[in-house]
Amino acid sequence: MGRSRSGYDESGLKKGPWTAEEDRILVDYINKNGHGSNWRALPKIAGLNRCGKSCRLRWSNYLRPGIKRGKFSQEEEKLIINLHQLLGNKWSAIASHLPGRTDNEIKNFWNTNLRKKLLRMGLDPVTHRPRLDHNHNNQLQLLSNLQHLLLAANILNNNNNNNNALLSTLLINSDHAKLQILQNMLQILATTTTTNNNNLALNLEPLLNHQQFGPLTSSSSSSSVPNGFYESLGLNESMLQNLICSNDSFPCQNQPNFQNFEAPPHDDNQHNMNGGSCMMKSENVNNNNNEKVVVDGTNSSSTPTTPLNCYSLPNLVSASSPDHEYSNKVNNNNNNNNNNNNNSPTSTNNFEMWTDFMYEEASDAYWKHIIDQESNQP
DNA sequence: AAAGTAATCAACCGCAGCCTT
DNA sequence: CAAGGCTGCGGTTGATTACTT
Repeated sequence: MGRSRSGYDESGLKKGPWTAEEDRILVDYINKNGHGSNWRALPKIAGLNRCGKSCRLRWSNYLRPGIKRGKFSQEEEKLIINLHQLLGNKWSAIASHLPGRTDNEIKNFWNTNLRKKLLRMGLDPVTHRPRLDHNHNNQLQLLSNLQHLLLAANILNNNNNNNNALLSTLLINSDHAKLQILQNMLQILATTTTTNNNNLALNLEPLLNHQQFGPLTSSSSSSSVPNGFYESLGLNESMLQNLICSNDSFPCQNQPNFQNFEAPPHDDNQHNMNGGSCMMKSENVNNNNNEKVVVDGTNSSSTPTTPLNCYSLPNLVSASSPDHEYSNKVNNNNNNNNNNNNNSPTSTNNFEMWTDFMYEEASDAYWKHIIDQESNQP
């Protein structure tokens, strides 16, 4: 603090906001003589008690002809976002694509509007990818629901019921992401509890490959779970649906056969992890001069439908596999993914998001911490 | 209407890189 | 090649304005 905003600096040069008279002097001088390449000398010659730097800034950000002022249009907004995704905080480079807009104006607009907008959308304004903390919150919500699921599984186990039937039904109707979370939790439970929980450490992979189960509903005739079964465990339909579908980061795949599944069109207002990434890449933007701007590094001449692999996830981890196996799988998948870069850029983005998240947060310690947090809540 | 708070944006600061000597 | 000056850029500040309580 303490920097004086108006008045004079130590050498007697004026600082702070420019007066109309100062503007007039500067404009008159430059109109007659140009600013040349020596801003330092300009104010003395022009009769301004300002430093050259201040004159240059005033001219380039405010007085220069052709400067467009006022609200940014939707097109400009989109262009700035896409260019920022491509260029980062290179405000002058971004400004060069928006005729009449200054880097300072764009920077201000970004910091006061667009940055917040991206944050509201759950996107990191730096990377334009879904925020980790945002995902983290979703995961915590998911895990909160998982508590109920684990309780149910435990009851089933104690009652010597057909727990596979329940788990199968649940698992078939969820996606690999949630299953991975569940599997990690089960793995931890199996290794951290001394009670008879061995059966909890299920290897779920065979169940995942089993795609004959019906939709998740206790009353479904195709379900292997009898009517009222979930309810008897204190699990209602919405709770289960919440568990499986509440995280809008992942599409709910109720269809056992999703070979031809296509992602739904994305809603800009949707706080959707995948949606954000898929949405951003296909935007093809033209600026006011009809200048084509490549903003996504991909061939934007066509707009293909997003295939299911937009949501592709790594292979499952065996419940008995140690951490290094998991890491290898993640790394292998990363490698495979890199090889497929040209074919499926959207898949790449989502895959990276996923592996980033899992790689950083899938350690046993992480899950133990989460479980502890959950169990300590009143 | 007044006070408090948030948003906006012009302007400043400091640094990096280029240019000149 | 080194040193100093200049410019451009990005980050930050704080005065002003708008909005809310």
